Amino acid sequence: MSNPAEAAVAETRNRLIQAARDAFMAEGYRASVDGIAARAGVAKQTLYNHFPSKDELFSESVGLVSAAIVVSLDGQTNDVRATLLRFGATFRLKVHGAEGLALFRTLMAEATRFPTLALAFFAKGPEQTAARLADFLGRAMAAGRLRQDDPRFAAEMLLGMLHNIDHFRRLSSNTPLPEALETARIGQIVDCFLRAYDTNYSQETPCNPMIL
Amino acid sequence: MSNPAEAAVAETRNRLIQAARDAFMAEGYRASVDGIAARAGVAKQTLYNHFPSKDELFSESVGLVSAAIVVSLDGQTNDVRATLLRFGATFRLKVHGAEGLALFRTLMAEATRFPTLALAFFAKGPEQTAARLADFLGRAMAAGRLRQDDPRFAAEMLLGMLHNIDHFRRLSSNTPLPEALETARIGQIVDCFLRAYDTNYSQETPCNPMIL
DNA sequence: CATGGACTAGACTGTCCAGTCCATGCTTTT
DNA sequence: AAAAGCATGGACTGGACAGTCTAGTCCATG
Repeated sequence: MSNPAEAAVAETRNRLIQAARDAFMAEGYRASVDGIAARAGVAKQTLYNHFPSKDELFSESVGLVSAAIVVSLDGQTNDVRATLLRFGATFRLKVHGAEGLALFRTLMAEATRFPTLALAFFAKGPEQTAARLADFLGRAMAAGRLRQDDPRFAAEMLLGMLHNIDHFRRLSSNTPLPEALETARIGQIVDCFLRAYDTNYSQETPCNPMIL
Repeated sequence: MSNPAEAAVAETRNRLIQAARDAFMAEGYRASVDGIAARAGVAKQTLYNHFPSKDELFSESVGLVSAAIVVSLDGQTNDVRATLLRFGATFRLKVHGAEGLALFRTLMAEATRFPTLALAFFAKGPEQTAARLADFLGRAMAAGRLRQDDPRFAAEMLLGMLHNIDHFRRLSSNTPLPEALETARIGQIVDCFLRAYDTNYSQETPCNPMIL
């Protein structure tokens, strides 16, 4: 039982997974095994010593990518709006970011061929995020900061609003919104959401027209 | 100039495009040229008489799929809620339907390799739909049925809410919501939207918890 | 020194597939 | 009747690629 040897093997494996993930994200399942081996700086046979097939390598490397948004939603519900703004910014950064889009693309393209993989991703990613957000909103409702309602439904609405047509837009053309507009938009969205869910709803916080 | 001959040629072409569309929707760009020709009941050479390359065939056949939701949003704004309910139902039927998902998948998978195609689709599809909905909402606002606000932004919010996490869900596992739940959900969503945008906002139309 | 395990380089097999070529037949135009 | 144009089917080329195989290197431990 040799510790250093084991460590070396594990490291090779990690390099492989890393390379595979990068390649699959960039090129989809199209990425060639030879290319992945080369990218990892490893002989093709070594790859096949670690993984029985390309499919297996795909599942394992892509499956490791976690996509849950773990912004601090666990704290107090004193300032709901501020928390939601922070959450929205992180969410959109991750979901509309280059890696997020790449992951989404490759995964959705192969969803029919790797159904369990797609399901696992869904459970770890969007599902998890929705659950956390719902938990936060539920606590805010209990504390009287938001009107009583189904927190899970509310969470899904907010996520949908954040997600939005912008996801399509980013998926088609790869140009992101300039940062100033992006934060403004998040603010508008959160305010719009709060107009439907805040207890002290006021007409004084309208969704300002965008500076477009 | 032979009318019947021209018609026959055009018909062959149409059969090819049809077959290509079906194949690409089902299998993505992976679909083989031989398979498409066979599906169209045509020799491979004939295919190449009509289209110079597989790429071209892909662009042309997929590009023809229109995705705009053309529900009657042009009429009166008497009953906003009813119109939005109808719109929501059509929208979700199309976007979460089998063909909608297939189109979305193939297109997004190849978006990086066919950027102009993706942009064209975006312009004809989501963009167009958002514009129409915004137009309707704008008229409802002008008629005093909805609060004054940016109609385009409002449209995007409603679309986001309709789109939702359900799109992910459908994309991963292919099981649709049972019809009763589906219509209930659309109702909830529209009510939630109206709570943020209706002029005679009332606490009496809450988003009822889903029967899940 | 010997053994064994991990790695390398690259040749090799079999398959799949886009795109070409060709010999033939049918229909329309001139 | 001849020429032109579209279609057929099937053979063929060239290249990409998953996966295997072989011969040999490096390095640790006993």
